[in-house]
Amino acid sequence: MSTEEKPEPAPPTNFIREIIDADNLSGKFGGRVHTRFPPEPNGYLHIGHAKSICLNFGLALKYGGKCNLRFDDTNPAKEDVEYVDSIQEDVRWLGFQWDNLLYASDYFETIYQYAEQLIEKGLAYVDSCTTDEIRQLRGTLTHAGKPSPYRDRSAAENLDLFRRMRAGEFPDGAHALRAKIDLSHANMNMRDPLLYRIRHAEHHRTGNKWCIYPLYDFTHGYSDSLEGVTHSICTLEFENHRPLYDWLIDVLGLYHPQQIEFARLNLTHMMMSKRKLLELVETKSVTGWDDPRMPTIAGIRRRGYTPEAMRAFCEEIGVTKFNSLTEIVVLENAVRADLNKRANRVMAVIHPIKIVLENYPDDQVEELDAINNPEDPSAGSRRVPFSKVLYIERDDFMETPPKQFFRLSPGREVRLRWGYLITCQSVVKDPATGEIIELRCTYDPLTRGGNAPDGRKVKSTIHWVSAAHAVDAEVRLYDHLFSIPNVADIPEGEDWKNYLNPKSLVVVPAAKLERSLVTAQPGDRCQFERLGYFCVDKDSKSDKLIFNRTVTLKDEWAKIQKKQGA
RNA sequence: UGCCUGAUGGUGUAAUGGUAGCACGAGUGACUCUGGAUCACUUGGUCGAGGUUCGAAUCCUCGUCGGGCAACCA
Repeated sequence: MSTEEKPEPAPPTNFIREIIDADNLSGKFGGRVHTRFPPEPNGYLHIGHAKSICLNFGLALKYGGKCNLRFDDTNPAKEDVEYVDSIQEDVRWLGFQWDNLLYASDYFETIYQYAEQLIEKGLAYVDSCTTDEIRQLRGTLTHAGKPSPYRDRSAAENLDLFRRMRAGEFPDGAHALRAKIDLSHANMNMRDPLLYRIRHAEHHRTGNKWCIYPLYDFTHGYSDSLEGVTHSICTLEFENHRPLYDWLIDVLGLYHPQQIEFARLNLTHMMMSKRKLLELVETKSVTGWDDPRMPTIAGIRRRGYTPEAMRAFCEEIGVTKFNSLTEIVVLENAVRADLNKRANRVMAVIHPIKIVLENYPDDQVEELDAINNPEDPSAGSRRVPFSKVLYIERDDFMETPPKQFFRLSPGREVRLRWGYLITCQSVVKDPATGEIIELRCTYDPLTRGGNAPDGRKVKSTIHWVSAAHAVDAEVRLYDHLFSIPNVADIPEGEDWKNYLNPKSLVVVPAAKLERSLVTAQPGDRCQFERLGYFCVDKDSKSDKLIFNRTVTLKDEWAKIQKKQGA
């Protein structure tokens, strides 16, 4: 240790770790840390869930504790095994392994017994009001509720009714079990909350064994308690439920986990509502749950994001109780940072324009050395074919360039990456439309590899592909799903789908790729030099390659253009 | 009109009564065979008003503003 060394940066912390540290110090849970990730299998997981997953599993890892994956499957009407499967895949993909794979439905019998105990203690009753009546009697935010006419049934009558509910004697909605707490409680959740409802529905795990199902509040805390969870971490909207969570556990004298709430993730140009995501899928606004524009984990995986980048992102954004809106560039930056280190560079021309090297021998082909990843010497190098007719990016040429544009233009010399220095001699246009269809250039034979023996410099290096050797591929250019930053700003009553970005997907049917890409396999990631990071789509075939743009590279020129336009 | 909860640069997040720091963004420059990467520097903040204290982002009081809550959803 030298005195010159900078002081160690403080380890990143958050209020939940502080609570755990304090609990460990006081011995509240005997030094144990046990968390759980409790998704309802009613949709695909999204980036917001990734935050929760990283938090819960990360805490267990950090403290040498445990983390369960528990499906909160108490509503058979909305749930499905498709979701159960996708959720497990997503958690694994993120790099986490649960200690126990559990289902709230595993506890249905135990929880049912708890309900009977509550009835026997006079703390729960069967209400035979309709949904409307219950709503009426519950009162409002500012006015106390009134007791149901069935509130004072005897324990024996309640027990009899409840058992007959379970036995299937009643149709849906005929009765419901309610906790007997306080109809004038300031917290609406404490105004005799419903505990069980009758649902003659087949459950994806328990089949037709049950026709009554417990509600979230009645199930969740008991599940935590049964599993020995220490810190039950959930999002802010459950804050008002904590008194009920505590009450239900305490009246039965059960082991009491601590519920802690944190703010869910919001991202600009994104939307995290499961319901609306489902709507996008059902209205075919996107191709499915794993459409690369979706904020789902399946979507961003298909888009080419890495689990490492996702975990780094979740670490980066922190955990608080503040309702925040994180800029999407933070996410994009995380994947750039990761891929910059590991993605091999290749050359691909997305919007090609043909150039002909007038002084290059007609049938000559050279194999030029190209480094695969300047950030990683161990990635080695490859050979790329060079010939008389090439494609370059249309944007890399301007006939009348503005001051700050230093790519190709008439009379100007630029470097072809790993190739030669070339100079544009003339422009060939379609006489009918005036459109530029070809550039006539000359190359300097002395500059093979990209350096001039006389030491002269060029301002720009551009990418290219040999026309004769090019591989065609479909390239899907993705952009933000929403055109506005804050989806929450959309006025109530207005159709939020009007704010979808019409250019969130631009398909380029025939981009020109360098030869080495013919063998690209689904899932492969690479950087198209100067354009961005791309990955091979799962639908890609050897005779029809498909690439997804994960994220563009930072683009200084685009920034300059934007400034000039403004 | 009730209850719960929150407020630190443009954004996100540290500080636990003792120099307001970090990351991203933005700006400037260096370097560069990717207008990438990297490096350096700069910019800019404690919601308001009182109070306690030698000292307050932090504690107290009163405001202001934001979020959540009235499914037999989770």
